[in-house]
Amino acid sequence: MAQLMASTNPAFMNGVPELLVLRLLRSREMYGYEIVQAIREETGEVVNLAEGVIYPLLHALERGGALTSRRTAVNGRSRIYYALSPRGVSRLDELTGLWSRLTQALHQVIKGEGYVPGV
Amino acid sequence: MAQLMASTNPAFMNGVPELLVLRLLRSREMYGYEIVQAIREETGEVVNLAEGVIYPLLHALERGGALTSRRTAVNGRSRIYYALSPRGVSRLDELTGLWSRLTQALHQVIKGEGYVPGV
DNA sequence: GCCATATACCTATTGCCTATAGGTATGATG
DNA sequence: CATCATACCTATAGGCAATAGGTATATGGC
Repeated sequence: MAQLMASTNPAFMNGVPELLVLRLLRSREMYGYEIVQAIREETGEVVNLAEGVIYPLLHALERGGALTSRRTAVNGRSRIYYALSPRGVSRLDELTGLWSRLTQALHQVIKGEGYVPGV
Repeated sequence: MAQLMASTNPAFMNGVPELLVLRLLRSREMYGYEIVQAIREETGEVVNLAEGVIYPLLHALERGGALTSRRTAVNGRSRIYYALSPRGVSRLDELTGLWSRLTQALHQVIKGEGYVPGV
């Protein structure tokens, strides 16, 4: 579709990796490689984010103060566990709210029922 | 949030303008300026896409064969009405399916394990 | 002992698509 | 006769996902 529909930037994925990572870390501490697989499994293969997406994102979130990290050796291998900070929690709430409002708004348009003002 | 949370590329908007434009044009022929306002109104002000987003998108969609256009004068002003082509219909179906699968997958992850969103 | 696979981390580069910030021109309102 | 609404337009910036590499250790098969 011309410039649209690229190989990179597939439709609707903007912000989704961040939301998923934050949401997964809300339940428990996890490490990068584990997060990659958890996203694939918990979305039923619908979302499949490579390590090249997740690792830079984890670093950016940590730099931004949303995550803290802890390095440990498990079975002779090094793992870096990430945990949500209070700031990460509020960012998650923010993104969840945005996502919720957007999906509701789009649902209304897609379903073809006009906007119902008021409430 | 560091590199995240930019002024441009706000979360979750990737692909949304295209989906909205195609969906609106499914009901009837519309012109650009009208689409801009329809998006604002029908999403209940949740989505507000400026003309600088919509016009280039309409041009790209027409170039890609998803839309056809028709120029008319109304009240001494020039309007360009756009209509969905068969290709635009299948593109809309494709995007709608993608959107549906993504929202369902995310819903599952977001609501999982009784997460109570912050007030 | 060796080699493929799984685990576990990493970075550099590409490029789409949204957002911003302008611009032109006509009709209507006060 | 100026301001606002209508109606079109383009150029530029930049964030974020995707790709495609890379390093290194453990494990199981042959």
